[in-house]
Amino acid sequence: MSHDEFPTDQPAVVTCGLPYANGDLHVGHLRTYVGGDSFARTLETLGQETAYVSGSDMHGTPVAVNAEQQGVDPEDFALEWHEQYAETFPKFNVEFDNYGHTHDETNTELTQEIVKTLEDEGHIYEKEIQVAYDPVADDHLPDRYVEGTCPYCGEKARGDECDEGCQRHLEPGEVEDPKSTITGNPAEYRERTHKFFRVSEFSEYLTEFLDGLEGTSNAQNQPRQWIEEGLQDWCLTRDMDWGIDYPGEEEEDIVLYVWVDAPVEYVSSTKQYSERVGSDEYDWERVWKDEGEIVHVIGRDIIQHHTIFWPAMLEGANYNAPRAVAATGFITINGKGLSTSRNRAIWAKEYLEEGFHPDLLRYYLMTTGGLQQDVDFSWDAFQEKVNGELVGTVGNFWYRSLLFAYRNYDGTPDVGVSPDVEDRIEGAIGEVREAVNDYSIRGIGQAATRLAQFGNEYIQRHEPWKLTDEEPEKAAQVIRDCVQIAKAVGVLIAPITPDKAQALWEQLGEDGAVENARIEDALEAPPRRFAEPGELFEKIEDERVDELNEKLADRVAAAGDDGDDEEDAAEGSETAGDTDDDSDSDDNDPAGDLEPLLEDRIGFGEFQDLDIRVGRIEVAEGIEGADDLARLEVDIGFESRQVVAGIKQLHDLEELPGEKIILLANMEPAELFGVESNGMILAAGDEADLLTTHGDADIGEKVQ
RNA sequence: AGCGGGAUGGGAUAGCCAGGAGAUUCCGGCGGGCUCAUAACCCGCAGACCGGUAGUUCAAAUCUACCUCCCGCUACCA
Repeated sequence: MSHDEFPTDQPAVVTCGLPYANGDLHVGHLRTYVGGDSFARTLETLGQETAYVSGSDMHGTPVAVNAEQQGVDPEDFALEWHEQYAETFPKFNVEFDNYGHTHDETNTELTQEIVKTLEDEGHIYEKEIQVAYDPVADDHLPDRYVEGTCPYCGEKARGDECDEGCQRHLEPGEVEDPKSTITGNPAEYRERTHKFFRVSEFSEYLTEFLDGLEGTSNAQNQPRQWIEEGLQDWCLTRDMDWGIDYPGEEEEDIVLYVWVDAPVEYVSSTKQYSERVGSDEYDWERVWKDEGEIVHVIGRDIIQHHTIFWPAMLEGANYNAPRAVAATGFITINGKGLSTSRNRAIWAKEYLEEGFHPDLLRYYLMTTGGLQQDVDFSWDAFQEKVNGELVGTVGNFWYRSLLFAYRNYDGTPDVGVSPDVEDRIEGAIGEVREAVNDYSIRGIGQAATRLAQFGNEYIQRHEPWKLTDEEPEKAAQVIRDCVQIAKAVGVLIAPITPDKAQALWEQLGEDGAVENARIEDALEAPPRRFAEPGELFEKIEDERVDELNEKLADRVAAAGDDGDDEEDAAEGSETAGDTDDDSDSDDNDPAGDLEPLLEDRIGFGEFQDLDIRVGRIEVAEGIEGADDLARLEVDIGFESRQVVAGIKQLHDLEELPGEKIILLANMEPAELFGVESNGMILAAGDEADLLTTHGDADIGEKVQ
């Protein structure tokens, strides 16, 4: 099936993957939510009736586990995060029509109703399965409460997913040698009755569904693969008490799996919106059950749920199928993966505290790289984008046009717009339409920026400042055209930089809000008179960028220290030697890569705390599943130590046995890839040049 | 190792899914112009064997196969 182009006559709903109520928001989240927001806003300017909804994901084992660890109620724990999210999004002009959460009444009821329907339609069956159970703590252990060995590949695996090995989704009872992640107790399997959803019966439907699915290509290719490999039925229930009760079994100690009620929140949130504004204004049932355009914007890690499980649920419960799934790529920071634990991230809160306008980040995130592309964030690139495009192109054009118009005509000159300028604006509108139908937010921004660029060219080519005296009519015409272009740029860019567009709107003397404007308004004349304009964008100075880079580097370095220092040390100097402002000078530059000497001196006593020994490698073998790690057995005289070192790629492991090496022996034990490490091999540099002795020091001798 | 993404002028990117004149845009470099405007803006120039190999084709950056190299994920982190 194919879809009509946006805008259509049907109401649309744009949803964003639910943020998990478990931690602070950062620039990676924002990319998805701003993306959905911009897309929804653009649909509205095109005249499409649109609701933009999302909500917090409150359930699931991580919330339960974290709450438990902090000794608080999971509901309170999750609600706290929920409230923070609800406050943060508007600060980035991410304006949901409704933002709910999965634990509220609407969602509880609707989820149960949908499950009930699935049951009535015969899509659910009961099955006795083996569930991990901690006999000491007298607790059932769903999902991540249990870990063990993957039955498929033999790697260490979590209860619900073979995360380190073959990546397979594991059904309850599959993981072997289970033990509790909470108590560490070995778990036993007990027979329990659980509910299963016949996803396997939807293979054909889903194949067809995928054929008509729009959005980003990554959301279409991967699921096809999964279907070909054969779909498994999903276990819908879990033995725990944090979650939504299975309908009709409230008294049982069983709740619905978090991925059942999470996507239902899309519907619930729409429903709440509908109930607030009235169904005349927006009818959630029409959208979800009849003929709406459903667009899911998600992070690419949850493609499976949105292209397999969720559409099957919708179909099974007689709901409408999604029109599109747009999966965003990930964000890297200065070329490296965003890592919340290492604090290598740009936090939402932090960005605002730095005093930058949210629209700047929105513009950066939306116009740097395509939606499904991984995008790098760096303050340098941010500066370049802002100074070059927003200040130089858009802001400058707005300001020079309006200022000229204000000074010479007190506003918009009283003539019509030239036909070719009108054509150019229409062309830009066409680009926006095309971009929307391609799910290309960047295309929307580019259409606007390019139009501003055209405006700059236009004004320069016609040099109205030369014409005011000699050919006043011509001058008026040029300025009239420029004012129109300026307004059009404002209308087109409003979905991406709503505040800034609104400011322009007001400078033009327009009433109301630019977000209520239609795209055709780009061609409507602004009011005859307007006041003196001001500059809407400010340059970011180099010093500011240096400062921000330093802050980030310091933070990452600080977090890196107590993280996985063993691995870092073994790998060489992966940490931060930064502060270089251009940060791009990585490759083949050994001399420039040396870490700076530490300023702090230590005493002899502190040195003596390090028990460094001469050892001999007895066994060296790669650790399966790890790129760099090798397991070594090292003889240090008294005993043989098992050590994990990041040298798999850097040395020929077969030649290592027999080598004399230097070992930091009183390193606290660590577990890497499931292998315990009891010491640290000393090595120099990125290539892990192993240290040894030159004389005949005995094995086990202390280095001092 | 598995999975995902990528390899295009100095840097960053588009095009590639619907193959056709040696290819986009931005930053930077060089030269020039202009001054209404935020040391801006405009014009022009230099510069690329489109990662490698083989294949399909009249024709490939664009399709197929294999390979190399980068990057991310594999702590619910979008």
